[in-house]
Amino acid sequence: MDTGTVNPLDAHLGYWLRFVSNHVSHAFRRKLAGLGVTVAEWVVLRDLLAHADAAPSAVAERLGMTRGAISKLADRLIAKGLATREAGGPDRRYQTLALTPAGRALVPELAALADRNDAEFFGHLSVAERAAIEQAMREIVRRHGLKSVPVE
Amino acid sequence: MDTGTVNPLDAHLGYWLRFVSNHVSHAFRRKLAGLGVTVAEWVVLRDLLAHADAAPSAVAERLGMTRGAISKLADRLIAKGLATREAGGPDRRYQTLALTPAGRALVPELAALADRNDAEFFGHLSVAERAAIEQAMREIVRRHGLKSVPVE
DNA sequence: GCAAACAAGTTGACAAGGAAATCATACCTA
DNA sequence: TAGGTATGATTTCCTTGTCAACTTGTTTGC
Repeated sequence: MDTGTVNPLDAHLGYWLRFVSNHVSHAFRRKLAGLGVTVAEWVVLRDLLAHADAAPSAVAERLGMTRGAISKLADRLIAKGLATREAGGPDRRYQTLALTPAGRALVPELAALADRNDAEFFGHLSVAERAAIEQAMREIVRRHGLKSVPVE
Repeated sequence: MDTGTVNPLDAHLGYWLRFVSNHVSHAFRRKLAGLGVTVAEWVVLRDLLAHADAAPSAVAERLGMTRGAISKLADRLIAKGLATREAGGPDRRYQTLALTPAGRALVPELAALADRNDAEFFGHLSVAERAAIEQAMREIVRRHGLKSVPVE
């Protein structure tokens, strides 16, 4: 089979990033599943901890998701008793999302899983190596003006 | 808002990898869409170029997807005239997937897009930087015994 | 001050992959 | 050699996200 003009997949740095990133995410997903939460839900919960009473569209903007996705995510979080949605403010189109006490209590547990997951995959790297990789990623983000938080 | 015990998302190296990886994939997806192909389809086409007359389960194994996913992907590729599925060999349970001439002609075009996409995001890095990152990723793959090719 | 444009949010149709059930075929052992 | 088991592939169901249409509410321009 002649593949002369076609680079192998693993000739691309993007391939390796996706490879590792997918596995890291997948491992994290399995950890979160033990607490009945998806990665997307975790990201929203984490955002709501930092931004109380946020408008769904603001959350969507910060997380790089559509408003429809946030709407459904909010439904799930509310069904799980982790978040609330209230009509807020004088402009009656706006809703505000916030954590319930249960949600607020859960976030640190999830954050601990995130810490542990990261340590599992990257803990063996030296501080310098980690810093170099993070710096390279930040530089790419800066150069391309990337905005959204990665969810999937 | 007290977030004292909760690390910010971007304290994790996994966050940055996912961030960049998702954007690289997304940009690639947009490029591929111009030729009517998804990322998953590209990966299968690329695999079929290297492994002619492959069994669906073998493709699934190599690509880290379920057999069901490959079955549906094959349906799509066949519908697009890029691949064929034939009963192959003496064991009549087996199917073999292969590229059509159209598929074979398309792969180099897609590969060129892949090259271009990678260059857009990582071309500014020095050879040493790229090598260091790839090496770090390979090491993680090795340590964790990771197998599947990343698709999404 | 009213119609048109705009904005926030929800909903429904669709796409895509995973898990499990199912179907067809092959193997293995009593 | 027949019945049970294992295996390849497909199908079905479920989840979850995007996109586009729609609803409701607000702002703007004449």
